[in-house]
Order: sequence, then C-alpha cells, then structure tokens
Amino acid sequence: MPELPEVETIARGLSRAVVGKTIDEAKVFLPKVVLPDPATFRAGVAGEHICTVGRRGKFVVFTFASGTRVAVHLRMTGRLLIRRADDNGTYPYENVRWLFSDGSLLSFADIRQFGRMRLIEPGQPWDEILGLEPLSRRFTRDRFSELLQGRTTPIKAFLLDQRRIAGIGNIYACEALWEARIRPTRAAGSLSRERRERLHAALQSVLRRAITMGGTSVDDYVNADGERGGFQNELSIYGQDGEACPRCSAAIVRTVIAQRGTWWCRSCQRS
DNA sequence: AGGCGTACCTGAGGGC
DNA sequence: TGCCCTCAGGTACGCC
Repeated sequence: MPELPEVETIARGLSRAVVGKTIDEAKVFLPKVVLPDPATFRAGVAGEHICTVGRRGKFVVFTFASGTRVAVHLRMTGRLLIRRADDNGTYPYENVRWLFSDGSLLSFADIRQFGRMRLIEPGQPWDEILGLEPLSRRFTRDRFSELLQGRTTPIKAFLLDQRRIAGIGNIYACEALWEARIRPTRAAGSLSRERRERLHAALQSVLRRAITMGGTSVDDYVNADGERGGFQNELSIYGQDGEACPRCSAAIVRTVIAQRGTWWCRSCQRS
C-alpha cells in the first residue's frame, strides 16, 4: 500500500528517469482510470515535455512545460513502472501507457483498478482538500497540537485523515503510535502535550527512516524500477500480531479501529 | 460539521 | 482437489 515514503521513492525514481522526456502518445486500456475522461486525457498529455516529477500526500505529480499536470493516486495496488525502449512485452494489469519520443515507456498498472490518473489544467486547483505535509517546515509541533485540539476521533483515525495531514496510511500510523507509546483508540484531542510532542517526533522519524530504506513492501509495492523497498524488515509493530513487542516483550495484538487492522502493544501503548 | 458505514475491485487464504 | 466465501485496504460519497 503506497503511503508517503513509497510514493516519495517512486517519484524520485521517476524524476531521475523521465524528466526531460516528451510524451508522444498515451494509450488508455481501462477508460475509467483516467480523469476527467480518456479523450481529454490523451489530448492533454500528447506532445508534452516533462519538467518535474514530485509528490503531494500520496499523489505522484508530473508537471509539464505547458503548466498542465498529471496527479496519480496508486491506492492499494497501483504501480508506475519505467520500461526500456526494447521492452515491448505485455504487462499484467497495465491500464495506461505513455510512449516517449525516445522509444521508452511508462506503464501505470493496477490489479484492483482503484488507482487514478488525473489531468489538471494549468492553474486549476486540485489539492485543496489535502492537509499538511508531515515532513514540511510548516508541520511544527505547535501546528500539530492545534490540529488535534478538540477532536474526539481516535488518534489512529485522525492520522489516516488526509484532510488534516497528507500521506500517512495504515503502516506508518501504527508504527508512529507504537514509537510514541500511545494507545491508538485514544481520542485525538485528549493527548497530553508531552504525548503530542512524542507523536510529532515519531511521525517525522518513521517517515524519514522509511524513505531512506526505499519504502515498505509488505504486499504489492515496488518502486518505479520494479524493486521492493527495505523498511518491511524494520517494522516494529505493523503486521506483527502474536510476536513480542520489541520494547517490552508483551504480545502484540491486532484490533480494528476506523475499519482498519491496527497492531499495537496493550502493555506499553497504554494511554 | 464531523463521524460513520459502504462501494469500489481482485487475489489470497480458510473452511468444508 | 476444488469451490465458495470472506477479507484486505484508501478514498469518495451518502447519511445522520
């Protein structure tokens, strides 16, 4: 499931590989995955020159010379894969393909068909509903504390809400709460100042460490070169039910919070 | 307004 | 062995 570190890794790989290339043509094999519609999408990217590839929340964002952008959300199983000019085989679950003028390709593949590629006209706002970038300078301890203020939702659900903070998903929410020793069911606004500060630091720490390792591959995730990440070997709590807590050795449990599997330690994430 | 439940999908895995 | 059922999950959307 690509979250911030995985999307950042993909965007960096794409930046190295496709910036400076020109898109000759887009082929759309599954019409519903391109927005606003296939004809507009194909016309909007044809002939475009790629200037930058970046990330906003869990979106990969391509910016073209004209100012037009394409924002890609991979949801759970989406992949953006760089393919060499001599790679002319069919790719499983390939929904969209960009053909570059140098003969190389970019494939958007997605088993579950949830991922989307959205064409954005120059100047058109698209990310207003997304919250703060947790690794940005604006995400201060005080700003985080303000966001939590008065919220009754469980802290785990709060962390997953992209309108507040953008980019955190199930894996890093579980890991950060464990690192900060906070019970995931705790009402967000009821956290003490000390715990808010611990959680703020834990979020930044776990996201940075995961980026360094190229993201977490527990399931389908691979980067733009088709390689798995390394942070799955560093996970303390996510997916570890029945294992011993690395901090206190109590058994890790799995419960459901906000309709999501949640792994935590009842012993050292007590409040 | 905020919080909650459900639809969207397919593959994996458990039960019989 | 093989079929059927359930579950997994990020987000949009509808409802209360």
